[in-house]
Amino acid sequence: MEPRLISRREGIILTSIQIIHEAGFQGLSTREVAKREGISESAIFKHFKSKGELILAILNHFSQYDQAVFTAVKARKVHEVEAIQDFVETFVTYYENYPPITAILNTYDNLFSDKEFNEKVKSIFFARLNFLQELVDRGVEAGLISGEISSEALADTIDGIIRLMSLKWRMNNFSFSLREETMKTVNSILKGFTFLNH
Amino acid sequence: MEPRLISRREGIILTSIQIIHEAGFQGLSTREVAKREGISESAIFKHFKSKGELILAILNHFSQYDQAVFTAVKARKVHEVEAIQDFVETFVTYYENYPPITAILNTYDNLFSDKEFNEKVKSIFFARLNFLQELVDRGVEAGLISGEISSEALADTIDGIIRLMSLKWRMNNFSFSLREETMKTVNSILKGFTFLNH
Amino acid sequence: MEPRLISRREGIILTSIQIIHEAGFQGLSTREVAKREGISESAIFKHFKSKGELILAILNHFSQYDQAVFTAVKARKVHEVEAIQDFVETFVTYYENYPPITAILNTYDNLFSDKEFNEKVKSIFFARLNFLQELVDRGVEAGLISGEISSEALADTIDGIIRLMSLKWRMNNFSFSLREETMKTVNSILKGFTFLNH
Amino acid sequence: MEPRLISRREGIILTSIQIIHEAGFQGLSTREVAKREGISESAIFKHFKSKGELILAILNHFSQYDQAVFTAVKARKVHEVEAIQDFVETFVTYYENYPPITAILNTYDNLFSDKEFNEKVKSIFFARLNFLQELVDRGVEAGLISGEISSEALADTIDGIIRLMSLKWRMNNFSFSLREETMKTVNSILKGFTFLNH
DNA sequence: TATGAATGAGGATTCATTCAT
DNA sequence: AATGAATGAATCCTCATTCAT
Repeated sequence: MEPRLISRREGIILTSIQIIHEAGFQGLSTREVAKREGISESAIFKHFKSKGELILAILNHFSQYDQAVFTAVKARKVHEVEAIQDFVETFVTYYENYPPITAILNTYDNLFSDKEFNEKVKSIFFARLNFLQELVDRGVEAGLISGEISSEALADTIDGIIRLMSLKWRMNNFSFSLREETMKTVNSILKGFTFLNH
Repeated sequence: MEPRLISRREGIILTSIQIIHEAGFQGLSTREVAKREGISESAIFKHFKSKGELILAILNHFSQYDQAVFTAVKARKVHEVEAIQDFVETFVTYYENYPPITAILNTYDNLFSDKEFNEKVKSIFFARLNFLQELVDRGVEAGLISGEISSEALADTIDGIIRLMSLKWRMNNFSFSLREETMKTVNSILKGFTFLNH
Repeated sequence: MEPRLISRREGIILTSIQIIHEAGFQGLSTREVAKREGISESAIFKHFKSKGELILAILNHFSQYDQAVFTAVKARKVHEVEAIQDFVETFVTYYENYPPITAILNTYDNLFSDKEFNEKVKSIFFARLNFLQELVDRGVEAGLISGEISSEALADTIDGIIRLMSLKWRMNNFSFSLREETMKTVNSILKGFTFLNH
Repeated sequence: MEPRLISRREGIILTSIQIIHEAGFQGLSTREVAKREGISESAIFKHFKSKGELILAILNHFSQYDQAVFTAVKARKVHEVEAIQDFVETFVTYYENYPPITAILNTYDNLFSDKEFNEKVKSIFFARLNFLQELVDRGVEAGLISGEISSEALADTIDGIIRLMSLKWRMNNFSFSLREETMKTVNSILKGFTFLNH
């Protein structure tokens, strides 16, 4: 019996993400997960009480580094504009190295309409958005970011770019560098609203 | 027998959009459509060969005005920046007056992973994006928009804002004015990259 | 309005036979008939009370010439062995000129298991068999056919050959001459049990 | 929980044959199978991927002994004419002891028109026919069977008799001895074309 | 942990048929 | 004669889940 590098539970989660990536959220069935994991369907229920719990676990997996990223970005002693760039770059780099995960980012609405995942999705969505806004607010206070645009608007814009770019990336079959293109666009926007010599 | 204002076919499409709006894309079943429309399930198949055809019809409904909007925006004799604003405002006004339709906008990824809808979704997505970019390009040529940002980046940013705002709107239970908030954000961005006295 | 050569009723029957020929008995649906006839499904029910009646009409069409053939074969002033050959040749010539009709011949069992067609199928089946046996009996009486084999056995054998050959013909994609091959086989058998100089 | 004598899979196959026997091929539905087997419809799909696979399994069941019979008939050290009689007797004895199986023999055409079963049916049909012809050929070579009739014709005749008799048996409600009647007819034919003292 | 066998509810779709026009 | 719109029952099949082993 060879030891597994990741636990069965973890394996099921990763397999599920892969399935959503390939076949969409409706393609995720216990049958398909079992087949790909090489276990029986009933085995899945030893690791997750229900499919809903599995989905919740997927969402947790998806957002598992969020708090750490928030903390790290804040901790690094750079000015606020660089912090925003850091934040964006961290995510798109992660996505670029793990394309299937962008399927989750783009399936928010589907999950949102289900009461069971409602809260979770909302909290992930707004945590990121709020953190971004917080960074912008500090930048404004520090006099680095223009007051011409509200912090909410700029945060929405940046988050919108990340989401748009990852959707476009998926639609283009991952044929460009998500990181480079997203950073280029975000930096262009930032340049328009900051007082820095880049 | 009172005459119907809209055809059964149209009714099924609108009902379907309503269901996707409320229950997500996976909530759309012929059974549910039939129940809400007050007809039998088999009746649906007299109007649509298959569920896939119904979904295609939904996508066509969703994008039915796109070409007309593109043409109208171009036709109106305003400068390019106003044209962009027009474009954005047309869509968000439509969305604000018909919230369920935003469910379709946010279900792209789900539809995209199905071969049957693949192309259609892609074409709608890129038609809008390309039109926006075209407007930006003209604005740059006309000397109204700064060359500091690439036309692609600005188009992506604006489309990203529209998409982000409509998702946020959905997550906030439609409790703010989509039109106002989106226009405010888009205008802030435009102000940063145009040479106009607003 | 161009006049039709055959009546709608007749057209529906012929179309149905064609469908059974191509898609098997289970392929026969009112939908398919309507599509091929270029009429609505409901129109079919103006010509036939029910699908069962249509099937009965198909069986009647299939056996419409039987009595006439029996009479004609008897009427012709030839000896009994030639009469048997006549009988067989008449049918296989008809089949060869109208391959789809063999689908009906081969679908007996399917129809037989339905109470509605039970009797009809049985009567067609036994009428042919009994007529053949009658011919054989006469041949024996006339001293043309050997008493070494019972009339029933010879009739069964000949009918068996017709049925086997038409099934084989279908399975071989109608790629040989049903008439020639069947006559050759039947004649070989007859030669073994008759006292004639062929 | 009492142990079952036959597996569920086998049970489903036998039940299916019984249904085809009673209600014809179109009477075979997963619903009816489930009802008779005393299980749920979905349970069927744990044993067979699809209804088509079940039908294929039925055909395999129907022809499961064919190769063994061919081998056994050849192995038995009897002369070729007896081998033919052996062959025929083996099948009709099997049919007589298990009447429902004749429903499958008589449903060839129906199955043949479906691409999925096309080949299987053809291969069963021609394997039997070819084996018979092979036996006849040897009989001719051994000088036991007359060259007056071609081996193909005699094989077709004998197979035709088997098929005709089993259809007649079905139509007569199994009210005569299939084995006896068939053997009588086949033997009569053989007598006409062999040089043996029976 | 795992499985195999099972299930009830629901999935899309096809069926023959009806009825008002 | 014909249609268009509809239907209820049945079609095959998938779903997440349970339970005894």
